[in-house]
Amino acid sequence: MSVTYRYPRPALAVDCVVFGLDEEDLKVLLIRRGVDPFAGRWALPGGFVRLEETLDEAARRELREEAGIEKVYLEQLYTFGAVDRDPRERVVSVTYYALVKLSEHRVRAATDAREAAWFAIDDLPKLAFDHETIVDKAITRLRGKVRYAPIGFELLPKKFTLTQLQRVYEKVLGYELDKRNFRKKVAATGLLVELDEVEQDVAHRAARLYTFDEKTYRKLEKEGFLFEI
Amino acid sequence: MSVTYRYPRPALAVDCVVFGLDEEDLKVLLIRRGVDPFAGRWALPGGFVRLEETLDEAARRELREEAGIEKVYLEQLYTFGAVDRDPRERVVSVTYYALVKLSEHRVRAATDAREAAWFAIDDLPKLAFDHETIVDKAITRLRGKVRYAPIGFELLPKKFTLTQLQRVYEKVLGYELDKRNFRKKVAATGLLVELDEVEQDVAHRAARLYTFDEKTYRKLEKEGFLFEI
DNA sequence: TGACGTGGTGTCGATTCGACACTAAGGTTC
DNA sequence: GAACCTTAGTGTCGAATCGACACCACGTCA
Repeated sequence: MSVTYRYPRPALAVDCVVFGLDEEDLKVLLIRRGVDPFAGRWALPGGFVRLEETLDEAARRELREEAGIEKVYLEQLYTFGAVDRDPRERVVSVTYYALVKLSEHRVRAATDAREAAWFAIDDLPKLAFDHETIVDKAITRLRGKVRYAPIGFELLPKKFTLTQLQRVYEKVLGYELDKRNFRKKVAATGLLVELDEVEQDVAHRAARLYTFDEKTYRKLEKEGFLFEI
Repeated sequence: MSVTYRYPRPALAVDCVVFGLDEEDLKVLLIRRGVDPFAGRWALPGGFVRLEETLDEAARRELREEAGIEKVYLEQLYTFGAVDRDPRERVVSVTYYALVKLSEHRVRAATDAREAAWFAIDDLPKLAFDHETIVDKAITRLRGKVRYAPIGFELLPKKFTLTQLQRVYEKVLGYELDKRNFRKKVAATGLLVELDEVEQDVAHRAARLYTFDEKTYRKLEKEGFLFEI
């Protein structure tokens, strides 16, 4: 079962930078490689694109197969095509970044006999291939995009407190924000709905829960509205 | 001369959306296809990626071969991978957009026996493949990027008047700007240098020429400075 | 019941923003 | 050369936005 083509062509892969936020840090999901090249090294989840699937489908399939992750925010990042980025042969990689709700996606560890783990973005191990470059690009993109698109919510559970939301922005952007100004701004978007609920099981005054009004946002977006924080 | 692989793989192409600005409009460069599929239709310049070249190199090569265009601003746009986007077989296309100084790049017409022409972006003919989608995406990206990156200059000659620069922004963004406010803003960037020259051969008061201080910009950029209009 | 920890709220000065109209200069025409 | 045509070039002011900043509220726990 092999195929023959008139001209040589690169192999085509997808790789995913999966971001998650826990109590401490913004983290990236890595998989430990079992085989050469780079056996034992940590790498991004990914694999080769099949003929009958789109690139997005390939990315989602790899996330499912390698990390048990489904139904996440996924967006194409960049396509890397240096000639020697894979020592075996020419491989072009279409990369994606994904945002997952870590609280709901306690990742399946050691799936398929492969080891998977989360690493804080400023404490990454040495990565296989050019995956460090890819992670850098993903962080830059995430930082840029979080300012003018409502993707911060993808890192939180459906119901969240304003303090949690502020933490998302602070961890992603890498600097602290003023609480009152932050609350003013998110309130000004008009896209947070205040719930009749407060958080549970905390050893202090419980904070009000909010949820993101995605329906209204989609409407406004079509009318040219720009979300900005 | 053919090759055999263990598993099937998509063909990999690059396609370029080349923008140019003339006296009237923002335009896109198209090539008329000579062969099926879509023979006779207009399409983006592009072609297949060779094993020994990077994606950027492939894009530049195609621009050179198909339109005689060299040394332009070029940036990767998106990778399109719908399964049936090419009726012949699975082709994944890494797309780029380019900005050219139309005044200096009077495009080589009918090169390689191929017909090439500029079309105003809101008067495009029907395009081959999914190239309309690609052009749409390129316009969206250009509109977003021109606001916070100094790429407008790429559409103008080295020396330009402030009115010309304003026209670039107006044509790209699709709406008019206030002359005084615009001049205040560009002056505030501190990145335009006033030359001791005025434009020539105009039938009215000649405007002062300016040039973009790219060196200073590169320095500031590294320090985290954000260009904004 | 008091201490602790986080939740939640408003003001003010500085800055930025957008709206807005006239004179200057150079070439063309009669 | 006078009138005219066309584009160049320039400043103000009110509105909106921004960032800096501090205290009381509420629930838990000892």
